[in-house]
Order: sequence, then structure tokens, then C-alpha cells
Amino acid sequence: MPSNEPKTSEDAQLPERFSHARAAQAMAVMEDYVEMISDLMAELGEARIADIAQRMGVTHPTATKAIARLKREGLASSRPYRGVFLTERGSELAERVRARHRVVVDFLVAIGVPDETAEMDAEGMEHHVSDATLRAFKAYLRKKR
Amino acid sequence: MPSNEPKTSEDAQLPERFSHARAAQAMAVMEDYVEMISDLMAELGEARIADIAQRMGVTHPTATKAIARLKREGLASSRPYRGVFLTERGSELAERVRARHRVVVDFLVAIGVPDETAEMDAEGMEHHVSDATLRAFKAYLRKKR
DNA sequence: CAATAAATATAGCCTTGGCATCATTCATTG
DNA sequence: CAATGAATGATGCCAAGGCTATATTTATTG
Repeated sequence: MPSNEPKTSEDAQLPERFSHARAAQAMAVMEDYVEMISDLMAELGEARIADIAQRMGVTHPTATKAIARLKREGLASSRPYRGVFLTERGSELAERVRARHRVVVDFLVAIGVPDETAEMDAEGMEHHVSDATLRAFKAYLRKKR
Repeated sequence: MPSNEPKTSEDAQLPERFSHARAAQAMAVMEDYVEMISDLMAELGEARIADIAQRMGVTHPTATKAIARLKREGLASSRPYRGVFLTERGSELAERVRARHRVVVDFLVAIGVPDETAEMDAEGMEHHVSDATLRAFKAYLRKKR
């Protein structure tokens, strides 16, 4: 028999799907923090550790550690006892994330998901929404309106 | 001023959204393994560590550790050098996960996402799809067909 | 039925993202 | 301008989920 691999038409899960999902998940936390910092700066003029932690629902040490990672990745900057700032790259990421989040929430609401639930689900789903899927969401919203 | 909290109408992210997403994420790995074990048993008659690891795109020790957790959580059972089995609870979970996965993929395809992308995105998204959102997906599919 | 190959198990290490606790610095305000 | 309370920082702990490397067991086959 020439073929031992599962037929392409079958659903016998390729490992790439899982590693891809794992990679997306690894970005998720950073995306959330970056967006939160951006929100806080817009709302309050500054992003303080205490506020970040409170809104993320974690303790300060956890927030501090996350921000340390953002700094390592070149997305944020901060000096002791001062607030946190986003770098150019951080701001750009925040904008993309914010826009995507909005589309996902709007889309869910548009297909009949209650507002609160849409917010809940979007928070986790958004990190796994590819550009292609995002375009499909947008297309649906355009058509519907 | 009587109110210091952000108005309910605003989007000032409640911490619950994030902790909820984190909780969902904590379940995600177990859901994936349980579904994979179920798939392998259906396809090959047994679920061996090597196959699980290969399909999940991880090394065997990683798969072994994940299965140890499933056992601790009462979702799977296994004896040394024998395959892995699902408990009653494990099988039920696998069925729910499989059904949800199918709906998410079908839904994405229905709104115009390419098959391959739908599979990719669904793999990450599905774990954050609530019952309410799942119902909305199903409703859309019914209407569309 | 012994030798070898393939699976499985075990151990140890790393990173991430949680936590609690304690020390330090900042900022009010008495 | 000192004292106190609130933020921040530092340290150390834990579990999960990756990995490599090294036993050990099982299965196959010469």
C-alpha cells in the first residue's frame, strides 16, 4: 500500500494545529497587558502597577512579572516607582489588539450573543482569531448593518 | 460624587473576564488530550502514549505528564506500559468537546473562513466558546442551511 | 530464546504565570 | 517636616507544560 498517512480529507488532527494554538496562547498574556496599559493611559493618563493588577484580576507581583516580560520583549518600558509606558511596538500591538477585540465582540453580539457573554467569550477567543477569520467577521458586520 | 466605579455601559474591563479566560485556558489542555484519546480509541482501537504525543505535537514525557494530570482529575486511567483509557467522566467530556469543536469549525466555514484556517482557529477558540455562543453558532448554521 | 528495536517510564531542567510575605520608597497630611 | 499609609519592589514558593537524556520494559525477529 502506497499510503500510510491519513487522507487529507479526514480530520485526523495535524500537530501543527496544536502548536499553533500554543504559540497563540503564549502571546495572549502579553497582548492583554499591552492593551490594558494602553487603556489605562488613555483613561487615567498613566498606567500604574496597582491599577493594572486590579483590572487584570491578579496580585501586584504577578503584574510586575508580566511587565518585566513586556520590557524584555521590547513592548514596554518603566523606571522604578514610576508608571509603565508602551514602546512604539507596544502601542502598535495595543492598537491591533484593541481593534480585533472590538470586532470580535461586535460580531458575537451581531449573531445574537448577549453583551456580557460576548465580552466574556471574546476575551479568550480573540487571541486565536486569524486575519482571515477577522476579515470574515468584518464582512459579516458590513453585510448585516 | 456618589460614584467612583466605571459606568456599566463602559468597556472598562472587569477582572472577572480575565480570570474567566484563565480558567478556560487551564481546562484547554485537558480537553484537547481527552478528545485526542477518544479519537485514537475510535480510530485505532487504543490510545498509546507515542501516538498521543505525535498527534499533539509534543514529546512523550510531555504527553505522559498531561495524562498523569488527567488521571489525577479522574478523566483517564492507565497502567504501566499499557494504553490510556477514559473514565466515564472523561468520555462524556470528550463527547462535549468533540461536538463543540465541530460546531465551531462548521460555523467558521459557513461565514466564509477557508477550511484549513477554520481548523487552525477553532483549535484555540473552541475552549472559550460558552454555551450561549455555541447556541448562537448553531442557530446560524440552522438558518443558513 | 537471545538480541535488538521500539515504547514507556523516570529524572531533572527551564519558563511562565499564579501566589504570599516582607522590605522599601513615595506621598500625604497632621 | 515627621509619621503613617499606600505603592512598589524583591524574594521565594508552587503547578503546569514544555524539553533532553537516561533507564527500563515490551515486542519483534534472526
